[in-house]
Amino acid sequence: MKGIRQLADHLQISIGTVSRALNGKADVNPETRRRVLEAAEALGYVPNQSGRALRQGTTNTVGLIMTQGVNLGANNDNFFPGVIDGLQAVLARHGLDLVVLLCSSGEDPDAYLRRMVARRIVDALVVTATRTIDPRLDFLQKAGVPFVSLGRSQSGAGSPWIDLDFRGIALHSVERLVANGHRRIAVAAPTNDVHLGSIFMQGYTEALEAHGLPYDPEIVFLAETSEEGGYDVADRILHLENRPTAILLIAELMSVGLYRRLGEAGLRPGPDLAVIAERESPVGRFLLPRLTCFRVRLKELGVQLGETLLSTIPAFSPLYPDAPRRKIWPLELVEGESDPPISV
Amino acid sequence: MKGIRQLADHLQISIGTVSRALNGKADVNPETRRRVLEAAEALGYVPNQSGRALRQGTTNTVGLIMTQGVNLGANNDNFFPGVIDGLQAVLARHGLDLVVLLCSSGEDPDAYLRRMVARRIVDALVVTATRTIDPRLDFLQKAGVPFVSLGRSQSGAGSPWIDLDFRGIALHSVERLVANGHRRIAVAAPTNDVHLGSIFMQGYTEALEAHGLPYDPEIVFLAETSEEGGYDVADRILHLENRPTAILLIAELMSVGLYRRLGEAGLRPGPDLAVIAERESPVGRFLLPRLTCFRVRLKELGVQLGETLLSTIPAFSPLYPDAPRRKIWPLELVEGESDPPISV
DNA sequence: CGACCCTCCGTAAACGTTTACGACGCTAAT
DNA sequence: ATTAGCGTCGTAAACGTTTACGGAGGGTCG
Repeated sequence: MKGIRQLADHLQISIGTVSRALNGKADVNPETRRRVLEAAEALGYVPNQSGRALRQGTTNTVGLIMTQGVNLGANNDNFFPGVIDGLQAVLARHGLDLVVLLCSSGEDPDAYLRRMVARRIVDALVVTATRTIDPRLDFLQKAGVPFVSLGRSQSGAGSPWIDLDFRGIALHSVERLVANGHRRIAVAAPTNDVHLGSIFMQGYTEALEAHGLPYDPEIVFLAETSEEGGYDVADRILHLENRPTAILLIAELMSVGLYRRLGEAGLRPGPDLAVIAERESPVGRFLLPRLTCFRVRLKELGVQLGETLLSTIPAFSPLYPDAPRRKIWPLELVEGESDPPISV
Repeated sequence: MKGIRQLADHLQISIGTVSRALNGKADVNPETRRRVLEAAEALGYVPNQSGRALRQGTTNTVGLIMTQGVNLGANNDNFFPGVIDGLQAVLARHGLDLVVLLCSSGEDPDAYLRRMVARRIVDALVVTATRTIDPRLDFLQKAGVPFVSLGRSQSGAGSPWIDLDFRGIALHSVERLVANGHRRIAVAAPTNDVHLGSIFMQGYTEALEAHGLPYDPEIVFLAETSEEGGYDVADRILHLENRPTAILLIAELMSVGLYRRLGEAGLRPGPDLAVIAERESPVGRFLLPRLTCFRVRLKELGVQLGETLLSTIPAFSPLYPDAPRRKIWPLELVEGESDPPISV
């Protein structure tokens, strides 16, 4: 099956009619349409994407852009599969396909994005690993490419985003720990400039203030959001004169390293150092003691991203009149045993 | 910048010359080429991928096709980021871009692949989550789409693949455990039909035979390749009369659940049950005791996949004359403390 | 000096599709 | 009987690029 031409010849009608029949245009006889669809199915005809894209300037493809090695460690856990599942579900409703574009670790994310946009391989983008200052958003705005970013930014003024409520979980975590008697609460946040980090820290300091607790730089740890980073943090805590009784981890992977380091020192996570982490993961669930953490409804988040994205694409926006342009995505507490009341 | 036409007008030369200059054809004056490249850079011109693809029937894009929820749990760890990094490095040499195509959990992988191929959105494919019987490979062969699969299969006779040496690690593991005094060695393999599972089991039984050990179905566990699965396996072991002294896990994520269940029962991984798992992961490295496991050189694997794939594409095959058409990819032992000599 | 070759460039066709436009046959209204 | 309108369809242009072909100009050689 070469193309629409062969299909038309086989049916003894013109290619124009075949095209209209396949694309659900109004001015085609129902009987003719039936024949066309039938023949297309039988001969296994599928429109050539390049031809279609060239003609109508649209690719029917949206891209999810990721950056190797960033994403708050979210590349390493099962964050994206869930989100993508939800996203695809929405896109599939409109015959849109998703491709994920992975900026390799060696390449500049901004240049990569520009290249992909210029190639016109996608109609719209979901951008992740959003930075506090992120030229990509400004570029997309100027280029007129519809997009939604996962994570807010100072760039791309007015552009749509969905962001995880890291301020909320910081507040909630401190609240919970304080209620359990903790008064010296550490925090570990990332060294890179992913915006979530600063929002998380902001929530943390706000919460301290609300409870009249002092902000002590000694127990604010910059660390990699990985197992290794958690190990380092624990190690630094062990060397402290005045140790915290609890710690907030911005990435649950850190808990694995932290647990290990505590174990090496003969200390028990939980009783000896309360731990709360973002976000729920299979690993955390099977740590001993089970990790107290926050859950993200991943698939629903993907759906939300999809709907917000579609609402910014002219062709689809009427279908999603009340999709929020921006949204802070809530997380749910999952109680474990890693943050028991303080034992004096 | 609309297209090559504007660029040509701006330079006061014909579009043909511009195109030839940009594509590095021979018959163009070096000076002219310089001017063209300069102007293209200055005006931010990038060829429209659709036009190019339509004309030359090629997209300069290769796809990596994955299936949600399969892949031996490899979606959940950082297996693919590493592989993709290597793959992209190879493809980038030839101006090829990579897109990853994720078959959502609700869709039939075979239908998804056919759809993607028909759309002609990619020139070639890397197929993952290969099944023992995998219609996708036969389809790709018939369709004449170059591909390489990660994982061998009974389908796609003669088609190229790279596969992890799961037989080898099973042999090596049993060897090592026997040398440490173990004679009752359990194994946990997946319930789904990813081909690696059966190869792993084959190596396991071979190794038992080689050491004159009996094959006992009671200690051959079918399980999910996840933390949950590992937990289940440990639970089943605890209910056994005649417990094994060691276990091989096909996925290192299982070790997390297994460690937990043992911990709950007051048993120590290692001394009470030796554990060896495939494959190295940051989590395993920070478990206590540190997991003995096997390492895959991910980036190199990606490079290998790329070169083998390119060698099957007519346009590039001369450049990779001695890329292996098939290869069993070696793994390296990473010694931990989870498989100490047996303590009687 | 003519024949030839080489270098460089312009012209135009082709890729597969969508779609604006108009044509045709028919019915209904004037 | 003419016309208007409707439903259906064919025709051809257009999308942006690559590339086969040929032509102009200049140099070389017999």
